[in-house]
Amino acid sequence: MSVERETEEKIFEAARKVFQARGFEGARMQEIADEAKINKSMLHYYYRNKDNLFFEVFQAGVKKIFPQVFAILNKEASLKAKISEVVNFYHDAFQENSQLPSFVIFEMNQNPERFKAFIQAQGLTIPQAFIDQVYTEIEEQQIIPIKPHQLLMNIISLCMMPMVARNMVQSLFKMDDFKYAQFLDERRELIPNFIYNGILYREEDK
Amino acid sequence: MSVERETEEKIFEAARKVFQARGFEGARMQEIADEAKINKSMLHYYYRNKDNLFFEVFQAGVKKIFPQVFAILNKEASLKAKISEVVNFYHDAFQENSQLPSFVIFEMNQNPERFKAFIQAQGLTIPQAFIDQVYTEIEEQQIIPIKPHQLLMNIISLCMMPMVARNMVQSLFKMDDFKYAQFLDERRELIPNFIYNGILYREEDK
DNA sequence: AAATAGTTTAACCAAATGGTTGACTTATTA
DNA sequence: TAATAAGTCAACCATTTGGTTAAACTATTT
Repeated sequence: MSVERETEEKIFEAARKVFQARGFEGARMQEIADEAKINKSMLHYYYRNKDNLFFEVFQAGVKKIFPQVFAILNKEASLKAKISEVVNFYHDAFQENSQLPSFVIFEMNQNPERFKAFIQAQGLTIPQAFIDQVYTEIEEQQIIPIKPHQLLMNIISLCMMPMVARNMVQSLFKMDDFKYAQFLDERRELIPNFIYNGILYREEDK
Repeated sequence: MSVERETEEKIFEAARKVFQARGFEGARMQEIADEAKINKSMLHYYYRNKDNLFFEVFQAGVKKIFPQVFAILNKEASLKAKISEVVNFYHDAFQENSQLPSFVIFEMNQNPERFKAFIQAQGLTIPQAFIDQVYTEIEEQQIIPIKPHQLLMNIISLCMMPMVARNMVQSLFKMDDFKYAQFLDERRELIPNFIYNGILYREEDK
C-alpha cells in the first residue's frame, strides 16, 4: 500500500460514509464516487454492484457493534462492572460515529431475512456466561429476579436509543449539538447507577 | 363520504403503509398507487408531489407518538402512576404498528432541519408540570436526584428501543414473532418497576 | 338538459440512476 | 523491452421514477 490510500479502501470509506448517512435507498453510486474522488466505474470494478458494496459496509457495521459487547459480557467480572463497561464502550464507540447504530437498525428492519442469516452465521449470540451469571446473582439474592434478555435489552436501550433517535430528541429537548454531547456524557455515570438500582435486591422490599 | 372510502383517504392510508415500510427514498409512487388501487396520477391530483404526500404521513406519525405522552405527563398523578401509564400507552399504541417509531426516527435523522421547525411549531415540548414534579419529589426525598430530561429519556428508551430495533433484537435473541410479542408484553410490568426502583430514594443508601 | 366543475385514466416525458463498454494508461512479468 | 495484466476513465445504455397532459367520464349547478 502506497502513501496514497488504495482505491479499494477509499471506496469503502466513502461508501460507509454515504450509506450510513443516507441508507441504501438514499445512497447514490455517483455520490460515493465523488466522495472517494474516483470514477464511478471503479465502484463496479472493485465491488461489482451496489448491493455488494452495501453489504460490505453493513457487515463491518454489525461487527463494530456486537462482538465487543458480547466479549465484555463474557469476561470474569461482576455484573455491576460489566454493565459499566458496556455503557462506556457504547458511549466511546459511537461518540463520533453516532450514525452507525441507527444505520444498522434501519437496514435490518428493511431486510430482516437477508441479515438474520448473516448474524447467525457470525455466531452472534448473547453469551451463556452472562445468562448464568444473572441467574446466579438472583439466587444469591444480590439482584431481583429478571430475565437476562430483559436486562440486556434494558442496557442496550438506555445506551443506544439516545444515539439512534438523536435528532428527534434534540428537537424535542431543544438542545444544540454541544448540549446534547453533554447530555450523553452525563449518561455514562447515570445509566450504570440507574440500572443497578433498578435490579438491586433489597431486604426491606420483600 | 360514500360507502367506499374516499380516494384521498385511500391514498393516505396506502402512503402511510408504504412510507413506513420503506422510508421516503425506498417508497415508490407506483407502489402507493397499487396499494390504494388507484391510478398513479391521483396521487399528484390530491397531493401534488411525493414530498407533500410524505410530509402528511410524517406529520400524522409524529402526532401519534408525542402529544398523548406529553398529555399523560401533564396530568395530576404521582410520578409512579405516570410512568406506568406512559409505558402502557407506548405498548398499546405500537403493538400492531411497530414500524411507526422507527419510521419517524429514521426520517427525522435524514432531514433534521426540515422537521425541527415542524416539531417546534406544534409546541411539542416536555411539559413543565413534569419537570416541576420531578424536582419536587427529589426535594421530598422520594426519588434520587435525576434531571427530568434524563428520566424521560430513560422511559422513552426502554419503551421504544425494543420496537425500533425489533428485527435486530429478534435476530440476536433468536425469537420468532410470537415469542417477541410475549417479550414485549413482559416489559409492560417490568419497565415501570425497573424505573421506579432505579430512582427510588432509600435511607440506607445515603 | 346544457354547461360547468370535479374526478379518473392511459399515454407520455425528462431526468436520474445503476450499470456497461471499450479505449487508454500504468504496473508487472517474462 | 516486449507482452500481459491490472487499473482508470469518459461516454454510453436501459430502466426506473416522479411527474405531466389531454382526453374522458361523472356529478353538480343553472
